[in-house]
Amino acid sequence: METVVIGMSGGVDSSVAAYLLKKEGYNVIGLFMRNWDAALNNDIEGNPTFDQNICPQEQDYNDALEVCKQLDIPLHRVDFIKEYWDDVFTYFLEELKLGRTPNPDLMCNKYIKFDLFIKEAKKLGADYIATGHYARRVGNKLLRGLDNNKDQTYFLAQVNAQNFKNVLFPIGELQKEDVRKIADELHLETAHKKDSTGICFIGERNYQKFIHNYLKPNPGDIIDVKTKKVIGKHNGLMNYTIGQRRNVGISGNLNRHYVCGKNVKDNVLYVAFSDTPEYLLSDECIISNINFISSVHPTFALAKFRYRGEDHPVELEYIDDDHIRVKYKGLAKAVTPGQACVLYLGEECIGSGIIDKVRKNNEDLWYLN
RNA sequence: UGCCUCGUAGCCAAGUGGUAAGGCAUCAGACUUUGACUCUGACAUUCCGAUGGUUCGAGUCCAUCCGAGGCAG
Repeated sequence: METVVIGMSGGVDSSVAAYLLKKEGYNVIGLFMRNWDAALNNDIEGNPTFDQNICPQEQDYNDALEVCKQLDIPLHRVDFIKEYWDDVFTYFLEELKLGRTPNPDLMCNKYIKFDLFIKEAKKLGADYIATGHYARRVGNKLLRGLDNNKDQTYFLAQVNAQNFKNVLFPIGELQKEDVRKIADELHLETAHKKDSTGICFIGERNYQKFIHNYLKPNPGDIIDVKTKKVIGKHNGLMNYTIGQRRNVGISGNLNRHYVCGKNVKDNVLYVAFSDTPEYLLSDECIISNINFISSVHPTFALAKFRYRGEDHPVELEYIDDDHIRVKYKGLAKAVTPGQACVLYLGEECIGSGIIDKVRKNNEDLWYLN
């Protein structure tokens, strides 16, 4: 009998995934990861549950334990707190200091879930590992989850191709509502548990307060990108992302305003009003940290610049080993340095890069770093 | 000092005698394994700078005062 070690998060997706594997006849072993310790990591300001007796992760563990009991599978537990800090969170903070918008969850998958976790699973005798991601493996290909609304390949696109070997995504063929239905029929503890959001393993936070635990705010001017006039004060560039509207803190205007750029050197935040939307648009970007999951390196593909963003038809120009020029003739809104540009060929996720430069009309946007 | 204009919620701003539009911001919720974006809802009913007055009725008219700005000097 083949052994599968499945990452149990304490949510409904991994619960149902574990059940499906069991039903298929695998020897299923659960493995719960703990990667964030609020006290150890000084996660105090903006943490809604810091003072409570039972923290959300402990609750998640208890839920995972209960589900495993219901499914009659063992549950192991492993801590990657130091590794998460070193490989994911440090990267996250360094990117923020550069004025970029990192996506820690891609790094979490790259370094933790699909690396350290695999090594740990092998110690437990795993022939395969599995997770509750909405994604599919067909042959050597990584395909989008069949539920278009829940597809999570975006978060998997920085994982090394070889690390997908022997990986199973049991719920990748299912719709979310079917997953809920299965859990409900089995009376699983997690059947009606709300989907988790927020940074993976850290959870929902007041973002600004959370960041202020680690980075000192450095206030500066907010400038109207069109008139170049100072129209307000920002409280630290790391608190803003491109395309952001809320929590910018300027008022009294006829139109909505959006963050369209920043300059770390001058500590300036640029804002565009909705009557000049062109400042949010670009027609190409340069990506680096290239990771190909597929062996195919096409000239034309689809690109997703943000999780749950739309697919943009793009043309790829391979500059060198680690840089690709991504040209999108249709113009894209709020393409943001630090975010992942994930490439698809139809249903197949072929790889990704991290957005470095954003350009329009063959020039870098002057107001974007 | 004389004349003129203006003073409406955190900000901007409609309203010119009949019982307080709208926008921005903010807050709450939905959506969401990244900070969004988007959507939904709430948001001046002791009140329209203050105090008096005219009127059946005033943010809207009158008087005085306070405050902001402009022109004249």
